Amino acid sequence: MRAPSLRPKARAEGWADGCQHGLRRRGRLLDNKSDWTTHERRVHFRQARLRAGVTAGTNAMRCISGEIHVVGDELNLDYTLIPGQAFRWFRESDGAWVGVVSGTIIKLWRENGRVVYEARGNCVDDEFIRRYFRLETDIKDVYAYLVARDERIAPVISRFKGLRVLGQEPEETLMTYLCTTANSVPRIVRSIECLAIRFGERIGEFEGREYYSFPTVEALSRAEVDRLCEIPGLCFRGRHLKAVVEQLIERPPGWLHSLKEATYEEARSELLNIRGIGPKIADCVLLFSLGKNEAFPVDTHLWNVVGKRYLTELAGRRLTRASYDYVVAYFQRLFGCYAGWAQEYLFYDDLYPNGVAPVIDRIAQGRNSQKSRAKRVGERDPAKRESRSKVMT
DNA sequence: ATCCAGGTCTACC
DNA sequence: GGTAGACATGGA
Repeated sequence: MRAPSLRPKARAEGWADGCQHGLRRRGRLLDNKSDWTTHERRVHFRQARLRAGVTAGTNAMRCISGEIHVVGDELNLDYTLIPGQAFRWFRESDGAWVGVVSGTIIKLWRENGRVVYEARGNCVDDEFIRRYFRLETDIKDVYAYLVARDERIAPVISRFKGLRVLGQEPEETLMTYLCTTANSVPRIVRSIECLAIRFGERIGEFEGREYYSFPTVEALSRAEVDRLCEIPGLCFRGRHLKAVVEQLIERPPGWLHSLKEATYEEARSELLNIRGIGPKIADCVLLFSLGKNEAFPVDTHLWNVVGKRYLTELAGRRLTRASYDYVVAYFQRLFGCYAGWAQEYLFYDDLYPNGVAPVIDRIAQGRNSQKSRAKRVGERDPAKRESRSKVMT
């Protein structure tokens, strides 16, 4: 049986950055992966993983690839990776997604009932991808659970079928959502990208673009608050970010991760003890990175939906702490232990009312915006300034 | 010109 | 406990 070929682009580019390992069949070198059988590809991927484990510390980016069987409706990459939950993915013109997760550049796409991925950087394997997309959760069970509780959610689910709640890195999720305060999605994307360029680590170049890891809590706690506030699109949010990372750094290492083991109520209470984290950001961290499916973030979009479709008596009212708590309690009663998944569908329905995920080239947008800002205020392009300073140090 | 964007904190009633 | 205003900026 012949292996289904990889997409032409991936095939043409082969294995860059020290990952060029051909495969021999009866002594003949087969360097074109489309010539490999499924078994040969599996063997190659396994060997690539082993190589990755022993090449740590070399300059070459480690390179892993693999594939996971996922039936169609269980995962829609376009809905799941469009800015809204995570903000560091961008979609290529051929439909593949490229993003940075845990300091690793990951490219993935759907192909014949599978998710195929390539990763450059730290070790990433099938299990890592499964955890990120939380594939242990059967989305059909979630749909059945939610629709049985309130069938008004059914048409919303059908518009965004395959949208999954992700399992992201808690620290990155917290810092990211601190940047979303009273901000618009395109500007959030830009500010996150710029934050990574200024305070993250350069991972390397992949298919013509530079990639940077999301900054660590330590890196941000060392940053001057003024430098944070001057990130395009960050502004006053930089002060919240700085205040929160200073409180995080005082806690034991792994403190945020450890909240995964706590109950929803305990974890939420712990987060709310940090000055700068309010109920909305706490609920986002709980839902998108701590696996608390009942967490129900209420933002301006959700508040719109609430007034229009669920609690019409609240239409036109202002969102206060009291009404926030009231709405959360209402939806947790309505949608039970998967309230957060319902929230995500309702949120997308308001943010992307056509049921279509728009194509946004985030990195190009970010670079353009930085250049245009630099031009306006007579500065050097921040991305260039950063790359220069890195060269000099 | 005016409003608003994945909020939170503070000062005041 | 409830609410208005401040915080910055740029796109619609």
